Amino acid sequence: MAQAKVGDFDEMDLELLRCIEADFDVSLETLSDELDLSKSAIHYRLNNLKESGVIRGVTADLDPVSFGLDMVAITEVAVTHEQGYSEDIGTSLAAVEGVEQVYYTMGDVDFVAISRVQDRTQMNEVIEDMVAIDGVNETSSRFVMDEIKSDPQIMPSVSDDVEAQLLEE
Amino acid sequence: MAQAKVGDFDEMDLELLRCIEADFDVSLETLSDELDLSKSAIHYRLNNLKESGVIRGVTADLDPVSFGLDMVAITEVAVTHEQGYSEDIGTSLAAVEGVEQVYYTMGDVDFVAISRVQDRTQMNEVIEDMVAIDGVNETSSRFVMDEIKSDPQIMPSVSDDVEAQLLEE
DNA sequence: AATGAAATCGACCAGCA
DNA sequence: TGCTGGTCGATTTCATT
Repeated sequence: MAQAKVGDFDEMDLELLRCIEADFDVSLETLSDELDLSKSAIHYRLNNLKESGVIRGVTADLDPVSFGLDMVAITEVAVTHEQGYSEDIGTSLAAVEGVEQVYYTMGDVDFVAISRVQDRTQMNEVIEDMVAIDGVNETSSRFVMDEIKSDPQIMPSVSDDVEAQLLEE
Repeated sequence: MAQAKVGDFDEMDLELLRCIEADFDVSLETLSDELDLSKSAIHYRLNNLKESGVIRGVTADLDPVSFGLDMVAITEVAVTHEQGYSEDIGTSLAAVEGVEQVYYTMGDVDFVAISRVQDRTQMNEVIEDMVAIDGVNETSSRFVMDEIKSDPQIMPSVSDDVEAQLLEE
């Protein structure tokens, strides 16, 4: 099946995706009732969406607090500008234990990393590991006091004008 | 069943969680083979982990690029300090269409938001919506050129010293 | 692209260590 | 509490439209 590209859905696909993004732990029957489609049809569409890469996977959403991982920090990382190494540095940052997200950004800061650990000792280790990476110049961290919204979801961002652009192709 | 708290796992639980966090689209039989446990036992443990809240849910991981959502920005939001409204402001930020993550942080910046849209027009709308929120003082955005690591996962952060603290209780 | 029937797999229960 | 084995119901697959 073809790779994922923009605009390969109909309204039914979008509704189906909206149902399952937040909770895939539902029976085909529930979806069947909700969308007025036979169970087989739901299954058929789900398969297509998986094979086309729209559904990248099915994952378990774990509670960090159950593991004592309740300390989060956002770290800005500036690198020395000998161009070309940036990708490697990003990969190294992502490999540091406790680092959950890494973004390469425009501007003077270069990288933003979000990490999650159990306590200050581990947070210090994370930052030390970052500073130890070849090419890292400076870091600046802020503690997160409240995660108002994490677990990024796509479908809430797909609405109105976004959907319009998707369906008109 | 009791609520999630730290330290309610054994090594088998941790291995099981490591298997399913990245890919829950596997059969019980595969897990059974991998962990040398009967299918019923796997099912039993999965149920416990769900009921105790360690597994918060099962979600479909969608590819943003398939929806044309390939523009990401990190926005720092400073608020006017009339104390008490901060939670509301955070909720309002999270409700803006296109905003995926919102963190309330220590320091002079107050909030960090990560948003994902299709194009610059939509990005402008997001930022306008943020500025329009009562109590928001100033915003500063950077474009993300590369998402080196997103889709935060917990289990990679649970290792060595973290696991040690979990199992010794 | 969707259906219905047949084969396969997962959910649940009673009982056991 | 943690696990087993078996039963029933759900899901996957496939021939057909």
